Amino acid sequence: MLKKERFRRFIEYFTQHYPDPKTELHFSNPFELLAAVILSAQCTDKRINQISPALFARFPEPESLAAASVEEVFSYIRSVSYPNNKAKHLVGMAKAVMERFGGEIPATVEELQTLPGVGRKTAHVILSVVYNEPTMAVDTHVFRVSHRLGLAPLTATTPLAVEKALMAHVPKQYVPKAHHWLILHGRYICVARLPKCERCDLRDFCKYYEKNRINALV
DNA sequence: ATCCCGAGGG
DNA sequence: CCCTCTGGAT
Repeated sequence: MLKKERFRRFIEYFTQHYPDPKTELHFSNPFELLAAVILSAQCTDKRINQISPALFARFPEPESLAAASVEEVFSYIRSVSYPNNKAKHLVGMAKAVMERFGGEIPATVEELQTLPGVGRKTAHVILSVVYNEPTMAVDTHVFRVSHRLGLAPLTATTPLAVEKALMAHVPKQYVPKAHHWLILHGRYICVARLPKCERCDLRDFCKYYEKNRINALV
């Protein structure tokens, strides 16, 4: 199947079944989303949503978080992965936002990536979710599912290479949606271990299914 | 044992 | 490129 046809099938299927996909992280403003995404690294959204209400109640904006001690922030996030690093990142992010951006979350990839704890993936999530900009954040799900469905070549061995492959073929108006589609599919159907191919409607053109159809049917 | 919407540092 | 961080669910 031609690559163009793969993307067409991918977009057609999800447009029909998930017309308005959204992040599962709970937030009510860009600051909360940024904090939640920083915390979400190597951690489930469900866990982040369990601890974020208390965190956001105590630190409702960058100003209070910037003034907080790393130890106090740690006490709110101790149950997420890498709490030491993330507590430092959150306080450092808030201080940088106060000192360099007047308390407002910046709106460009370059500026976002200067914030502690914010890499390319996190920056793109903010731009995509808050501003609906056509940027493709490549996380573990996007990376894995893109390869399996043949949306990115196996020679794309880095997140940046997968990002470029996707951006080359996903129409701009679908980029923010495609990001969430790949995550939802990766989280619930196309999981890392023993993907649920019997529940996947895209298996007829899936490279992973084609190669592993015996195991996948067990 | 493996994975979860990674980033920073060497 | 590699390694570290290192909680919780399955």
